[in-house]
Parts: sequence; C-alpha cells; structure tokens
Amino acid sequence: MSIARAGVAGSKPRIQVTRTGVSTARLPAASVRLPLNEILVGDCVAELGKLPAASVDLVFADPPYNLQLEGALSRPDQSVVDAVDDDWDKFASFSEYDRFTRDWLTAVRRVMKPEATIFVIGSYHNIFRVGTILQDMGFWILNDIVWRKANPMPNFRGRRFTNAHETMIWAGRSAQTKAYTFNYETLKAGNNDCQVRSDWFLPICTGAERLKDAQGRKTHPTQKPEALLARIIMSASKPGDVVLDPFFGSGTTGAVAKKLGRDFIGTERDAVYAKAARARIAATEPLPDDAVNAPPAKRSEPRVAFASVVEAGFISAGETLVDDKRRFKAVVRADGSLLMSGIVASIHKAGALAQGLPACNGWVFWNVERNGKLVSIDDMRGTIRAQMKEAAE
Amino acid sequence: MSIARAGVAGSKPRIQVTRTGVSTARLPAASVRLPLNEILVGDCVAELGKLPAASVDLVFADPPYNLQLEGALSRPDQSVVDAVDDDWDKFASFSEYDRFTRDWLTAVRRVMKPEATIFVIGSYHNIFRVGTILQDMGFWILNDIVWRKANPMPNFRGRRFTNAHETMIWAGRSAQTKAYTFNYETLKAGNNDCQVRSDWFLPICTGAERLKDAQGRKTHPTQKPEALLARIIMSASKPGDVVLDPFFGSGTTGAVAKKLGRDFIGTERDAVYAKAARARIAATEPLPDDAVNAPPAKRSEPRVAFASVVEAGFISAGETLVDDKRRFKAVVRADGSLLMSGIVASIHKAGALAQGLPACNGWVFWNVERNGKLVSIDDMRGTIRAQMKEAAE
DNA sequence: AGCTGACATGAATCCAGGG
DNA sequence: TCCCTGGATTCATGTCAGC
Repeated sequence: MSIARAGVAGSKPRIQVTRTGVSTARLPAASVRLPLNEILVGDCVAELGKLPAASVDLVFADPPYNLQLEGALSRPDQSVVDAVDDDWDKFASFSEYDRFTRDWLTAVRRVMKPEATIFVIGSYHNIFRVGTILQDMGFWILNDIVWRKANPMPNFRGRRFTNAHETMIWAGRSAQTKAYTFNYETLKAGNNDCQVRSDWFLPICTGAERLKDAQGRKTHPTQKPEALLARIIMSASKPGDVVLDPFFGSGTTGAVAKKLGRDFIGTERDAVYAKAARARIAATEPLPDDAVNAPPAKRSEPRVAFASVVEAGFISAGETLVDDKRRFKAVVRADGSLLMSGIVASIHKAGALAQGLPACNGWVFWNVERNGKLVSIDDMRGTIRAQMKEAAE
Repeated sequence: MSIARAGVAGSKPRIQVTRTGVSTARLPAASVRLPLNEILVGDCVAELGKLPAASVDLVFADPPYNLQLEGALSRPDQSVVDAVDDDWDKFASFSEYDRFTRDWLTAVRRVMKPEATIFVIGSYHNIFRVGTILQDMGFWILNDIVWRKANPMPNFRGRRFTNAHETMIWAGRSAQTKAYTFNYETLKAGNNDCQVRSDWFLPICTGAERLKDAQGRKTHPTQKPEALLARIIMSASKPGDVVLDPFFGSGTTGAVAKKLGRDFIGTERDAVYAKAARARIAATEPLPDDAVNAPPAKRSEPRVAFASVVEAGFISAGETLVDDKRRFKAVVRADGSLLMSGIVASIHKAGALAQGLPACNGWVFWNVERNGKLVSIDDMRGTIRAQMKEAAE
C-alpha cells in the first residue's frame, strides 16, 4: 500500500528495467526499495520476507508438483524416459507438501497488493492440494484454466488416458479483490471477437526456446513455454506492473515480462538455474510498445474422432456402416470403434481390412443409410469440425 | 466378493435388467442380495450402508457443490481485515463441505470392489477439495479429465475467462488397485487409432435429451449429457459390471448403463428426481450386443508357451529362427528354448540379447523360413490360441 | 537448397502373474 | 511378500545426417 513506486500509480506507467539479471543484493526488511528485475537466490519464503508488503501486481507460481515417481519408465522402443527425479520435487508425505504450500502461499500473499491476482500451475499430483489451501487461506478463485498440450508425452503402457494437460488456478488475493486487472476487451479482440475460454491449447517448450547447457542437456526439467506466460501476463497485468515468480527456475516469467514491458521479481533456490535465467533475460529484448501481442497459436484442421460422430448423435451405436457399393458392412459400437466379422477395429483399419489393402481413409470409405440414400460419414465430420473451430483453440 | 451374480463370471456376460426403476426396497444390512437396477431413495451414506461391501465395479459421482458453499461465499466480510480471522471464518464452512465429502466417499469406498475405480465430476468450487480428500483417504488418482464444453455459458460480465470446462477425477480404490478395467484398445480404435487424451470435447445436455416436467421446466438443474457417461462407462467397465451413482439425480448414469449392458445402483435423496429417473430408464432400450461387447483385448489373451509351438509341430527342434532382416539367428531346442552363440535362453531373452536391449518380445522378433519366405512365430501362436478357444467351448 | 527418413524426447504417480 | 519373467506398449515435434 505505502510502497508506491514512481511511475506505477499513474495511468501511463513507465517501464523500469534496472540492471536486469545482475544483482543478487539482499535487502533489509525496512527498505522501501523493490528489487525490480532481479533474481533473489534463496528460499522464496525467506527472500519474500525481505520485501515490503503489498508490492506486486501479479504472481505466477510453478511450484514443485510432488510427482511421487517410482522406478523407471521405458518407451516401447526400450528407451528410458528422462523423468523429473530432482530432490526439490521430493516430499515425505502429503501433509509435508501441504505445509510447504501453505508457507510459500503465505509469504506470497503478504507481498501481493490488495487487487493483485495469482496464477498457480500444477498437475493432478498437487493441484488439488494447492486449490484447497488457496481456498482455506481466503484467496478467491476466479477461474481454473486448463493448458491443453499440443504435444504431450503419450501413455506408453496403455493403462490410462494420455496425461495431456496441466491445470492453472487463477485467484484473487481475497474475496474482496474486485478491481483486479483483466484485459477483457483486448483478449476478445485477439480471439476472433470471441471471449477467451478456460481451456488453452499450446505446445510444450521444445526446440530453440528450450534452454540447454554446454553439453546439450536441458537446463531445467520443466521449463514452461513463453506463449503460456505471455497469455497470463497479457491477460492479468498492465504494462509497468510488477510480476512475481517465487519459483523462477529457467526464467520464463522474467523473459516474457521484459518482452511485454512489465517488471519482474524472481526468487530461486538453485544458483545454477538463476544464472541461466539471468543470461536468458539479458539476451531478451523488450517488444516495441505497439507489438505487444501473444504469439499466434498454430492452427490446422482439428482432428475429429469417429467416437465424436456417435457422441454428437449423427450415428447411433448399433447402426451399420457400408461402403459405396454396399459390398462391406460394419456395426458401429458405442465407443466409436467398428465391429466387422468378429473383429473390433477403427474406421480406417476396418476399411483396410475389408478391401485387403494396407491402409484406408475410413472417413471417405464408410457411409450410413438415410432414407434409402447413402450419407458419407465425412460430411458429419465437417459439421463437427465447424463446431470445434468455434471453441477456439 | 461373495456377491456373485449369475451370468457375469462367464466369458459371455448376459445382460440382466431386473425390474428397472420400479423398486425402492430397503435392504437389511445382513442381506447379500444386491438391489440391481434400482434407485434407493434416501441419503447415500445411509442407503449405501445397507449394501454389502466390495460389490460394485465402477462409481460415477456428481456431488452437489453450490448450496453448501453458498453461505460462506456470499457472506460479506466487513468485519476484520486480519487474514487469520478471515481464514477461520472460511474454514468453518469449507470444513462442513469437506466433512460431507469425506462421509459419502467413505460410504462409497466400502462398497467398491478392490479393483474398482471412481469418477467424480466437479468445478473449481469443489473439485480441489474432492481431490485432496480422495488422496488423503488413500484413493489413487489415475487421471484428471477435462470435459471441454462445446457450448458453455458465456461470462456475461466480462470479468473472467469463459468457464468452459468441468473437471473429473478418475481414481482407483487404493494405490494397490492395479487390475482395474480400462478398455484401451477399443477406445483407441474409436479415436483414429490414437490413444484417448485427458481432455474430452463434448456438448452440454440440451434439446430432446434434457428432461422436462409437465410445465416444460427442466427437471434437474445439472443433468449430465449421456455422451459423457457413455465415455466413462465404455472406458472403465465391462458388460455386466455394476455401476454405482450415489447422486443419481435425473438418472443419466442409469440410462447409459442400461443402454450399454451394465447394471446400475443409484441412490437419490429427492423422490421427484428418482421418479423422473425411473421413467426415463424404463423408456430406455439396451443397445444390441454388437454395439457394446468386445472381443478380449490383446493383453488378456491366454499365454502360450513357445514350447507348445514346437510340440504342436509348427517348428521342429533343430530348426533355425531369424529376425526380420536375417541379421541374427538361433537354433530351436526341443524344450522350447533357443541356442544362440552358445547361450541357451527364452525367445524373449535371446531377442533382447541379440539386439543389446533390456527386453524384447520374442514372438514378434523371431521368424522361421518356409519356402524362402519368413513366417512369424507370432502367427503360429495365433493358430494355437484359436485352437485353445475351440477346445474351451 | 531442399527433401526424406531415422532418431530423439517431453512434469509420468504407466504390467501381470507365477513361484 | 518379494522376485523373476513373459511380453505388451507411443504421439507430436524437432534435429540431423544423407542424398
């Protein structure tokens, strides 16, 4: 409250980028200076305790997920998955994880301005505990947001659904947080004049964006994509705002904040991560004022499962599909697979099997009879595609 | 355990639909009869207490979440600024919801078979508390699944992202629940031969599917779409399984279970909902067997020893096996083991050894030459399996 | 330069059954 | 209960070598 920073309160905030990625100065608790655009190396609870209260506008937190992995996992080609087995992700019990969570959330909450909001990201291993503690502490949940990964790791053993998303909780500091920043109009304008939904479709961080060490190994096991942070910062902050990331890691939050004309504060326990993040941010240039926009999400024809054609009611389970010349037929099962001569297969496999060919496009091969005429299932796919496109990716 | 039902154990389960939606009989605790395809009117904890333990295969639960939290959420907080007092206030009402959740989950858990799984659906208002309690009680989360709504209600005030999804948690009864049902192969076949992800795109329940009363008002405020339940039941149960829904509501679970050849048990406090659900289910017809039943998945096929391939005369002892590219060879011994470079090993071990890999499926690795062409030993296994099936019938 | 195919890899609670 | 073994199992994307 009392920690006003020159140039922030006004309607035209000025962007301050002070010695980005250079200082690790520890501040006495009484100081009023905010260590902007710096990475404080140390435990976030301790480091945040040195900052003045009510001084940040937005928080992004990517805490350890407590994955509880046991043993190794191999791909079908026998290669071994490089799992997250770092010490920082190990907790003795759920209650220890809960205590850890409550501690850092308490420290973070103190430095949040009354109208600040926080995003916390997690997976099913930890996000339910984070959400419960947020509620218990009096944070006010505004949305839960799903990051749908364009290219998730598959489930190699076929025992579960592909774990293809992570969850973010967006919450206000309290139920009284009403005047939080939400750039509704600009978000809508950038989304075909359509409100942005709570499910976001984005690729994971790979390629040139992924930080590597001298040996070519990934610097950080869980580096988040810049596009994700860009959406968050664009949605819930203004230029000149201060964005805090208590688990700074490889520095995605800092790099994107700098690009988008926001200030950042980071805390990070691991000096190696902090050093890499500083170098990354130093090499990052702010975008020109008028070019502040999220990178466009890739778009292609959405893939439609034949199961959706059944689910949408175009075809009922138990109906029969036939080819153009009605030489072959197959029964539609409730799960969208086909039953043909005692074999369950996809529309593609069944079409190939029927013709004795190695492959077949089931969408154009199969038809269903309607009023004595054949209707292609491909037409039904077209209708569903249109619907999916509306639910913008 | 002891609640065997005629017609379920065999390989061709027969669908029993006993007096669907007619009886509300209360069962004494000592009874062993399971009230299949009935709706028990009353509180789920009380009603489930009358059922024998370990008697259901799958649970779908759509618990209430708005009313319990309403009091806490709408309470104006003008009293104290001190965060600790805030917390106490909130904790009181959240803890009431937590107790409710723990109670019904305890009752449900008792009637779950050891290898049963449970789906719970909720929104950000309650799902984090449900998830935390599931974990604390020892349930083992398999996936969190996002239902992406094709047609969600927009956010009218433009202060948040469109709340376009709900979250389901899929969990095993305990961490020891390993042999749960997951119909991986047929699901994949219905999805373009691609494994199904944790985000499902489905329309909300509208139109003719939505139950209406005589005045045309919707019977139930949160009726779930049948397509959602169909996916759940097709994914995680077999024909003839017993599906429990402790918050039966408008009866979507029962209607879909009947369609898909599963039995159901429902509990519902509201007699009006129960009556509407009974009528709905009575008007529902089961799908033909072809649309529902599947041949056994690959991993549940009976094991065949390579020795029996030799014994059956498909291969003679002393013959040579080779891989696809004829780079490796091994001699078949009379006992079904292989001799390769002076080492005796199983077909799997020999294949792994040859390639320098930790493991190998010898059935698909090795071939034998017949008339100048390679024949896979896996084909011989298929023939033997077919013979085994004939003999079993 | 541009195409093709082999190879690498990502927050993962990833097997079942017999001795 | 632990240990051992049979044998079932992957999608999207990026890099790089080879032509």
